[in-house]
Amino acid sequence: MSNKKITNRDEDFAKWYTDVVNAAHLSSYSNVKGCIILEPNGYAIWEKMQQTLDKMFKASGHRNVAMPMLIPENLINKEGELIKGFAPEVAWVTMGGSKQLEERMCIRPTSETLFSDYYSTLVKSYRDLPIKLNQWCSVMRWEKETRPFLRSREFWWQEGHTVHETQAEAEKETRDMLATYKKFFEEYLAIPVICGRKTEKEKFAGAEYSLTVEALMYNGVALQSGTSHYFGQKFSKAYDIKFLNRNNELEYAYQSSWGVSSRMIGALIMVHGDDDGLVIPPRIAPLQVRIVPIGEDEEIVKVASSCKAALDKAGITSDIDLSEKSPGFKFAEAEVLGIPFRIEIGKRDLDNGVITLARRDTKEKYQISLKSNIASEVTKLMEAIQANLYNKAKARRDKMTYVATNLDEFAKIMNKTPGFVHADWCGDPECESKVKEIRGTKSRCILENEKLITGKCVVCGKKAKHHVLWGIQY
RNA sequence: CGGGGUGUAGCGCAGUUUGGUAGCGCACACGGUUUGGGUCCGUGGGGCCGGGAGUUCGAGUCUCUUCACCCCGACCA
Repeated sequence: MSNKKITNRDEDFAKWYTDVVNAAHLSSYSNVKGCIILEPNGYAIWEKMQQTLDKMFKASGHRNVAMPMLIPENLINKEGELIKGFAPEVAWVTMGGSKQLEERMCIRPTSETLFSDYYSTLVKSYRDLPIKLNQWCSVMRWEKETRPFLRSREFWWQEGHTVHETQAEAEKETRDMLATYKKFFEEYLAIPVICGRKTEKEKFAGAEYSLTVEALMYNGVALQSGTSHYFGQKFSKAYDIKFLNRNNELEYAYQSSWGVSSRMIGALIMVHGDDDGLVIPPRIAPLQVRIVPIGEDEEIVKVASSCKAALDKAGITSDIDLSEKSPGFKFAEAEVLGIPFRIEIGKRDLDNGVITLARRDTKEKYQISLKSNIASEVTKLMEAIQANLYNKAKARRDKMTYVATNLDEFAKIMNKTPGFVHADWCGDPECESKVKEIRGTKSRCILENEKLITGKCVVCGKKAKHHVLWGIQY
């Protein structure tokens, strides 16, 4: 078809990805180097993600705040490891109007410093704790190579920052929020994830340890999709967050932080999308149903409106495509946009007393009687779509998950069809680097609750400490 | 930051070898036609050929320079 805009997914995955982003109008390149325009279609998905997560955060006692976008240099320098980790990729503001600033300020790459500084003024007693705040904002990291949603200089995210009285409580928060992410990915985005702990090499700069949710994309490349960090007292010591504990002793507080970003949109595309475009799981779709009238008969339009009314009443979001395009064009467009569900209404349907339902994931069409409860039929099918997308993604991930017991095996897997590889590791960063020589494969996470496979490091053969999940990453 | 590539209409491209005043497809506008998988026909609008400097009577085309983007490495979330 001359109109076909999307590259075949199996032919050139990278090109397919950008084709989908463009065809579905999710984002557009801007004239600001490395920064994208999050277009209305992309923003709508982001808003739906925000709304869903925000509800979950609030249900677990978090409140939202807004912090400044600029961080004075001396403030960000207080925690040495953090600034060391981020220094190569921060943007600096040096002028205020036409005047040189006495102290330059960076555009936030993350806000641990601002939160911690704020907390130091807030926390006096154990009675003030815990404090559980979250911020929805954009941050800036001066990336050299950028890709829409996966890596851009400015991106949108949420960052939760909490302060606790005890280590146990802060660690529980770290784990609870990871579990929240897992739930969100699996139940809403229909993306199966694996939870684990980052190695020393891969952890967040400044954290005691970092937990992560890792997803596998269609092409076998892994995507770090969300992280939750335990800080211990690192930041409280750097920023002087002290409180009187229950024994009336001055103690440094315990902290956590956690975040997910607009990168999730990239995951959505690369897990569910197909050769016809985007596929959005119903529970996260800003628009769940598109009604396509075929022809302009008064009767057809009337039935379309009453369908929409029935869906509205059931809380299902829908619209009616009244544009002057041909039906085929409208079908194709609804598919490119990833709308989970389509209702087609034409003369042929009405003559038979039915309407046609078409699902995006399998392309199956169903005819249901005009007299039936349309909203409940649609609901039933949407649940099926949601479940099918998850199951398909999980089956594919499982199929692309391997076990390696030595380096040759490891290389063979990664050079053929990459994916997740389970392999034991001794804990030596040298061995971790050795693995990286295989197509840049990195440790994704340490699987803390998994037994060792062979008990021997996949690289050096010495006694293994950890069962690790490995993969090529975005 | 290293290696390679590409910049021509909103998008995708041809034209560059051999210098002669810019074209195709899609998209867009208008008229008609059509409506169950990207309808068809006609008409039309839109370009300082990425920027700058040079060679030339004349530059999209040649030379120099600069910028941007893409791919592969390196680095990173």
